[in-house]
Amino acid sequence: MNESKIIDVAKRAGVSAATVSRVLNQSGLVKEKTKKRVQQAIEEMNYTPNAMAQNLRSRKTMKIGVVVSDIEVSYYAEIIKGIENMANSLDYNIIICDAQNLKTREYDYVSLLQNRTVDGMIFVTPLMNNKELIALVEDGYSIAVIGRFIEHEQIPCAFTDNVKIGKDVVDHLIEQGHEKIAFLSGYADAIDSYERLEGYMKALKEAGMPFIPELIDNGDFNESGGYEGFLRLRERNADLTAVFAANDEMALGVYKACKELLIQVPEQVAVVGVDNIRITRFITPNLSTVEQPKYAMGALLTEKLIDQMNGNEFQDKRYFKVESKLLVRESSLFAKHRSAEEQLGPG
Amino acid sequence: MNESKIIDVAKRAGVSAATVSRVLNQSGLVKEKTKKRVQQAIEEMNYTPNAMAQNLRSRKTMKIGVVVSDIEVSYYAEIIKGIENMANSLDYNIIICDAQNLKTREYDYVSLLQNRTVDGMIFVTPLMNNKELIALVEDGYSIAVIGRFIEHEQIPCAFTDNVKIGKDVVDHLIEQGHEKIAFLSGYADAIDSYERLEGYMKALKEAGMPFIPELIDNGDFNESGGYEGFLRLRERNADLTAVFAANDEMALGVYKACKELLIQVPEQVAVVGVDNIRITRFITPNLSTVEQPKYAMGALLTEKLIDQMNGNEFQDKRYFKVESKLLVRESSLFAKHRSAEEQLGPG
DNA sequence: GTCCTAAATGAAATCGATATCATTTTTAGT
DNA sequence: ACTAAAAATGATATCGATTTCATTTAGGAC
Repeated sequence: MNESKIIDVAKRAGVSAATVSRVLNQSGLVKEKTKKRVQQAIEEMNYTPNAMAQNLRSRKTMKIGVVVSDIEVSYYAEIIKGIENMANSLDYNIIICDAQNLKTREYDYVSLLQNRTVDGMIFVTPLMNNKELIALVEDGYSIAVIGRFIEHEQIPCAFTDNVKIGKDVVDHLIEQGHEKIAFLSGYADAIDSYERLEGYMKALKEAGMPFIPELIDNGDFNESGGYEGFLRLRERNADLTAVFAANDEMALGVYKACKELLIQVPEQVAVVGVDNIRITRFITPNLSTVEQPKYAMGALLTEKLIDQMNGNEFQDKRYFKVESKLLVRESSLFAKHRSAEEQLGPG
Repeated sequence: MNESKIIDVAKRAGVSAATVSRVLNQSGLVKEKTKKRVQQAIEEMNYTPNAMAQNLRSRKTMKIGVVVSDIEVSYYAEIIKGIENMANSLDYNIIICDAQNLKTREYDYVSLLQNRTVDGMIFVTPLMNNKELIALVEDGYSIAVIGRFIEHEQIPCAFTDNVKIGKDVVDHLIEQGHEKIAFLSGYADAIDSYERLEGYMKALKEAGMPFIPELIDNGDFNESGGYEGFLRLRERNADLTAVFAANDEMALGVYKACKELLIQVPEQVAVVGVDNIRITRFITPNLSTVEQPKYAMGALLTEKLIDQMNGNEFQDKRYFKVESKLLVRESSLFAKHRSAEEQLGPG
């Protein structure tokens, strides 16, 4: 155990604590000979500075909280990887806050900001709304948001062009000859859902196809929501031939419902999701989906947040619209052609 | 922002900092009237105690580090959920340390123990070996280990009976009529692998079947390791009809290899994994696997670790052999009978 | 050797909360 | 009303590292 403190090291080296600190932090001037002595004492005592004391003194914890709505969803896992790697490389650690799909838990975690356990927080969740997030910065805390655009000068955010995602998916489905295309939104009030719906409508309009409200329903971004949502959609529209789910988790729910109803995917109903979670490449038929640069968003926003925390102005800009890419796989192709890209699993 | 400190609250309430502290912690006696005044001041100033100062003073951080070898693997995600829920309920937060399959990163994270950023650490990884873990406790740190047995009085650990897992799986495969059953181990030196191999051999012996060394190979617990391992096995044993992979990730790699080699699962080669990760229920054919009480292990060990950190003796015992359960699904059943349990995805 | 400046070092305050110990106030008993 | 005991409160040291400011030492010029 590292029980020795700076003063112990100082005594052993025959200097004051201040000098040891100078050696540790390479601040101030220290004679080469003294430095050697101190370094040797540190070595011999196996001394490591106490981070809590440093935190208190510096008023920094070098920790970032990361709030995700469900850590089990691999979509988040990859973002987290991006966050953690960037954070670590800038000497920060991350505290993962798994809200387990409960908004109340997200509120609980905000206390980590308030009691200064973390220097800043990254929100990767559809639960907490914009107003609540803005209230946090107005209160003086540093935060960043991944997955949506948020209108506030001090909040760095990264998000994809959701309208484009909706448009791309529906364009593709129309091209495949579908005429009754359902849209399964996430939370009705989630911006992602709303914008993807916008893209959906835009695609229909450009194709000169009618917008049928009955073809719209919403889930909760989870598998069960997708399952139930599809059952409702199907009940109202026995003739639907394609479903655009606002994320892959819900698409999995659609698969489950189809299996139960003995509906063939994609022969009878085509399915497209969003996020490109890992399962999509393993499930049969492979799920068509939309890839977003998850890792990159995580890394980028972490950098921005740390910039922000250190009081630096945003050098270029504070928000980032990232590129998304439609991945056409088996679930939306009647003829089962496959390119290498769409084979089972990566190497 | 919460900029006010205890002394500011004290001034506003017309008392000393000590009294405010007493109100906050319900320690010591405070007159009801004073208490009200202090509480009002706290309310008005929106005061929250600074956790860093509390940490320094109490020599506790109320944080637990959780080292996992790869956060993206859902096997770990569920354990983490168990850990986090138990930790939160005991007022601890967790710092997730994703080693990203690099042993060096695990070493890096040990510094969080040394610099007292965390009070204790839970290791859920096959990378760090027993000797290294024991060295940590010998150094005075509190740790717990999930996924293996470790012989040290002060290390709580949870693990499954790996011999039984191996036995159960191979018994099942033998019962299905297989005679050339390959075993794809994880890291050759990982205890899990070794014990599962033991179970494998035990099953063969009891069935009066020969042990053929060529049928053993090892991967790295990852998909790619499973893929490559199977290719080697197959090369040596063109007649193998079943593969027991030491975990599901590797089984996924076996699937990939089979797909490429146009080998039918389970008709030509049966596959069984271990862990029951989420994908197993979505992939076709559903993967037979072994369920372990992941969430429960996480929660239990967290409780034990916190006990240990607080200097309490282990009330019952320090190590826990948990029950595992073989889940027979499509990948190891030639005739595709299915029970409800084995259908696609849970509700 | 003396003096002056620059380099090297140390003493002490600080970060913010808490616990100990001392002091003041209240209560109860006579 | 007086005293003893109990209750309430405050002053202060502490946790461990850092930083400012003061002081000492070293180095160079003369």
